Amino acid sequence: MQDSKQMVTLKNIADIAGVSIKTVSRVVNNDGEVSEDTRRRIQRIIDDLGYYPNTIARNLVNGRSNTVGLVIQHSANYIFSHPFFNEVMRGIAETLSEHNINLLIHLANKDMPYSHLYYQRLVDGLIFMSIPVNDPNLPELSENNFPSIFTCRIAEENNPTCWVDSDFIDGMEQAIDHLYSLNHRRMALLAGPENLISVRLRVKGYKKALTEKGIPVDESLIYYMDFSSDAGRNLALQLMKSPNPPTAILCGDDMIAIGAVQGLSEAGWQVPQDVSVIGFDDIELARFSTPPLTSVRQDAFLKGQIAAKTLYRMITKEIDEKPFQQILPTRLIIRGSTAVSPR
Amino acid sequence: MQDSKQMVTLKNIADIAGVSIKTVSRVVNNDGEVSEDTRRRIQRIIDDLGYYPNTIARNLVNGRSNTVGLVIQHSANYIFSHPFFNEVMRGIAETLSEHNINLLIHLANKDMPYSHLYYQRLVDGLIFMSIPVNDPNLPELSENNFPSIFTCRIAEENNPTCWVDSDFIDGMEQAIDHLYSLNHRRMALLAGPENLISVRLRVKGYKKALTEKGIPVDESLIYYMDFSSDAGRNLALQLMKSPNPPTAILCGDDMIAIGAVQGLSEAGWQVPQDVSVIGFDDIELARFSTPPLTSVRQDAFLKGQIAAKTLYRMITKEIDEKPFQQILPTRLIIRGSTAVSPR
DNA sequence: CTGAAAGCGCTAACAT
DNA sequence: ATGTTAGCGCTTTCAG
Repeated sequence: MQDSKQMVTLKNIADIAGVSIKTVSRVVNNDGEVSEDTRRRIQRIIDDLGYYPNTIARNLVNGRSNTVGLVIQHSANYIFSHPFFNEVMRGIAETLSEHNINLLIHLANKDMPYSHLYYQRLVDGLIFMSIPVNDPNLPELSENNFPSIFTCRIAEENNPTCWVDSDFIDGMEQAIDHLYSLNHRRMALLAGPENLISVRLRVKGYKKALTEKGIPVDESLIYYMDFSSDAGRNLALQLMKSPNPPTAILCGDDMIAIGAVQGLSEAGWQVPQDVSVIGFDDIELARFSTPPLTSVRQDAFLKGQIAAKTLYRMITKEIDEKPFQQILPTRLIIRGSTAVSPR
Repeated sequence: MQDSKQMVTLKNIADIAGVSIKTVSRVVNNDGEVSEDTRRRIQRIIDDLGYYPNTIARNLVNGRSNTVGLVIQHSANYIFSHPFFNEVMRGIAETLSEHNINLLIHLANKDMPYSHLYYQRLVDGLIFMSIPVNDPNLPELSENNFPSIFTCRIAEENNPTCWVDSDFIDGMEQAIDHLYSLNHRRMALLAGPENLISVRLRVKGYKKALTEKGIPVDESLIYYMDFSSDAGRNLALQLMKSPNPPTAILCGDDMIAIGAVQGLSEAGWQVPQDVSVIGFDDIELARFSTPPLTSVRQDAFLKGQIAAKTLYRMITKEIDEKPFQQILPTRLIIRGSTAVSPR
């Protein structure tokens, strides 16, 4: 920085133009009346010298940073590796970019907890992507009335945070409706990590749909596990080796489903002839797996978009109704991994 | 912001403690001698009031922002959707986080060209992820001696920019060695977009390896195209329908390869019995496609790490040898999409 | 229409 | 060991 071309300041321009700083400021910001003559003259000097306002100085005065922070749990490397979250990020990045708001990525860690981002006035608002339930920093946020929004619910019931999230319950019901219409009656669920609200909601939807159809819930068919293909593979095989195997396996995400399909195929089961498998998210990979995966689609990009747009409006005070909470529809995409029940 | 708890400043602390601003500053920054007594007293007030230094003000004085910008071509949505680039981003984000440097994502667009980021002193350095050759803003960077680095080469031959990139030539040679040892003699190349240096290097490696093996280069076997599965599917089929089809198809990335495999399978060709297919990048999807894809692995995470680490050192003046240029090794991962040539 | 002065919160000399 | 002063580059009253 120190080495690069010396910064041009308002004062430089003012001196050369023989006017006051304020007049230059007026033409830069297109604010206040300036005679057409001086405006043109000053604009020329600005162009010649390649003047750009120093945003840092501006921010200091305005008390705003024009930046939004995206907080990601450091431990959650998988966010960057997971196509679903990448789509959310893209939605956020593109939306903010349209408003000329900067996006600051912050991997939460001990040294530098995310609360510093706003105490230090580095950001005007925060988007949270993967924060554990009961994060100790969370209460401060609402107390301080700091603009912030989550791309996932952090509690099952009422709480004052703002969030956008998908309709997991309905998604699960759609999946089960589909399987039911294919005569499946014994359906297992490889749900995902138990400590995620979204996983609990999937389970809730699963139970609700079964109950509505008069199918008793068999807890031994519900498994909690990582969102990983390995876990999917192992548990799918375990299920099929049990005395009374299911005819269909619902999965909490597509990675689990793909692992399950692969494991089953290798062990000699045919998908979907012997077992049907349904994924969740509908990531790109779903289309390309063999057979193409039936999956419940979440609109990840939209989720990011809405989070960013809402936060923007909170920052600019367009809306104030805390808590803003929105549920996005999910939709079953039927492909080749589901078929009529073999039994 | 305006609504949130009023900011606590150095002056507030100083007033309460009955000392000067500078003394408070000393204890905050752990710099200069302060009597143990006053230090403790001041620290208490700091803790009680929840004081945090205003980074913006600090940055204004220091002329540094503690932030690095990551510039992404706006048109290149596919960067966010492409698992390969996401890994690069993760490498960057984690490395900067370790140094407590902020990462600012910037989607380049007309309204706000990336050059503003440094003219406005918003960032201390820039990482470029996907910038077209001949970008008009590029020359300014080197002229101004602004710390910056690319995660890809932007010119085939000598130029003064800093970059980290993979060894595409060697990767291609490994792929061809492998195919050659399986008796393939007629190998096509679905290269990728012609305007990318990395694609040109792949072609170069392809030609070099063939030539070294005494196989004449047949230009009609080289295709340029998008990095997309659809393009892969279409061109693979076109190749196989030609009078003298290849026995193997090399692909510029895994998406092309996966599209090719899928298209071929649907048209009744067996991979690898009838045709071998090799991808490039070795994204996660490669392992999960059917058959598992043989692919040339690039270490995306490492690429991001090195870019970030190097930029950090440039910013802190640890290194000055411009241009820093590093080539990362690639490695062929052999899986099930390659086999002995049918002819 | 234009300008002077004050101050955003902090750091860096240079006192004391 | 502590305080004073002068900015960083900009915006914002308030005056001309």
